[in-house]
Amino acid sequence: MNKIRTEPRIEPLYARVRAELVRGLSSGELTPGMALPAENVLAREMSVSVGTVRKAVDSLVAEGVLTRHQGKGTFVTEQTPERANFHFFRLVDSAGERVLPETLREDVAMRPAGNRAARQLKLDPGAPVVRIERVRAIGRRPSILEVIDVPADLMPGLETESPLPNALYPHYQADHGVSVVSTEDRLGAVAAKPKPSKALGVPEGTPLLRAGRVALDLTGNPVEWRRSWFLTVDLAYAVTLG
Amino acid sequence: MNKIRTEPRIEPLYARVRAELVRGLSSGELTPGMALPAENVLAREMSVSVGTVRKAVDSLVAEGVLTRHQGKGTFVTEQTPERANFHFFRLVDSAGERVLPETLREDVAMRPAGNRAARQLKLDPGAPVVRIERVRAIGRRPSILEVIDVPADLMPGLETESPLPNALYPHYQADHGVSVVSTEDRLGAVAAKPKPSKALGVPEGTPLLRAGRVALDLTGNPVEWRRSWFLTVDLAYAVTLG
DNA sequence: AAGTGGTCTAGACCACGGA
DNA sequence: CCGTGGTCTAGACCACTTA
Repeated sequence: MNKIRTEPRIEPLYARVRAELVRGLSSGELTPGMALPAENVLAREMSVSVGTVRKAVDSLVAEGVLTRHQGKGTFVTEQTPERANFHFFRLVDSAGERVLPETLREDVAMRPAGNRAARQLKLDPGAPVVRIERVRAIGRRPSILEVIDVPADLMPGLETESPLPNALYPHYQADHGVSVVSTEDRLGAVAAKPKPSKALGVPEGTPLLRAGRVALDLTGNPVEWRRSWFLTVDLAYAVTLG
Repeated sequence: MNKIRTEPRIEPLYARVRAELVRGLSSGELTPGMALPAENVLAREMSVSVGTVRKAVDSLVAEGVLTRHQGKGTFVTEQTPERANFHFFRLVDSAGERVLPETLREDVAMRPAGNRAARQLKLDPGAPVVRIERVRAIGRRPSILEVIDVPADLMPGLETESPLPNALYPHYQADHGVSVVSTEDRLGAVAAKPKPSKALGVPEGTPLLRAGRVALDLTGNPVEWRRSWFLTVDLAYAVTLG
């Protein structure tokens, strides 16, 4: 079979199929929740075998961008609050059970990006960002302070959308077509400064878990810079490495 | 092709191939660094097609247990200090560069498992464990206190092997045939109590990043319970979710 | 029954590494 | 040169969903 060579390939065929799918995903042709064409249809359209399509789809399924349902089809993964919370915010209580924070206070405003924000978000210093500050609670106890910067150009109108839903990533996706697919965190312990101390209602100097996070979309583009302070009293940040 | 059905399958064939490989890995037939039989050989031996073998091998490669080298073969992944440090201990400095801690002080002794250790390691309370206490430094500054419990039965003689090498997981594998393939961490911030305070040379109450970790082998069996206290001054714990 | 993804096969050729 | 993994094909049947 396939004894005819057309031209030497540099890049595997499935990579080209994958790139084509990624193109559709970032261009908005394929929107969250939508079913992809059947694998044999894609194969015919792109003049490749089904196995090659499967390999391309496999890689996107592994990254969580697509979801297969046997007998039904392959769908663009929808960022549900459940998925966002369990995948990107793995907070557990002392018994190891996952917990969901809820927002207590929120402040949203437009401002120019600071130097650090600009570097993390790959923006020019002074470019407009939307800053979201939230205090979140586990049970009734204020436990998390979040300061979030988002490029204003990426999500126009975000600054007018307060109050924002509890889980931001599904909102980014549903209302602005921005899908977070990976995050990079840096964790450390700090003594509470005045602002986190007031926000969480604990004495200054209280040890807090501090996280700096950059969230990336499918193309590796930074879409959010977030600094969080966690009061890890009846709360822990869970990480699995494999 | 393959029009003859022998008997209904419940479990996919590649899962049986994978299970067979896992058996070889945990039984010691396949040891770290060793080359597997070629894929077509495995396929013939197990009376399956090469594609099926590939699918089984793929999954173990994805888990980091096997490593492919085109033109050379497939090998059982060797836990090098580099790999262990970069994969399971992602510590970075303020510039984001990875850093390697070195051991300053070490204490190794046999003792009965406490209740928490027994639960985490799935042992009977009082079963013998080897406890390793280490103070580790970044640069010249004492930055990490580690208290590690390992089931004594799993690694006989470990208590006599002090001083232990800097990276423990390669040692577990090379000298005791125990391969760590995944870890589960719980992170929080605490105020330094007397012991960590003395070990790290900081005042009591200094905020420390505290990590509790269980390390698991290929079969999900716990092989180590570790509590660490990090002085995150010029040090951060990096996490990538995707 | 028709359509989807899931598994499996047999065999081709390509790219790399080492004798 | 040969053996290894890497890519790709064409087509079969299975398992699940929906109508």
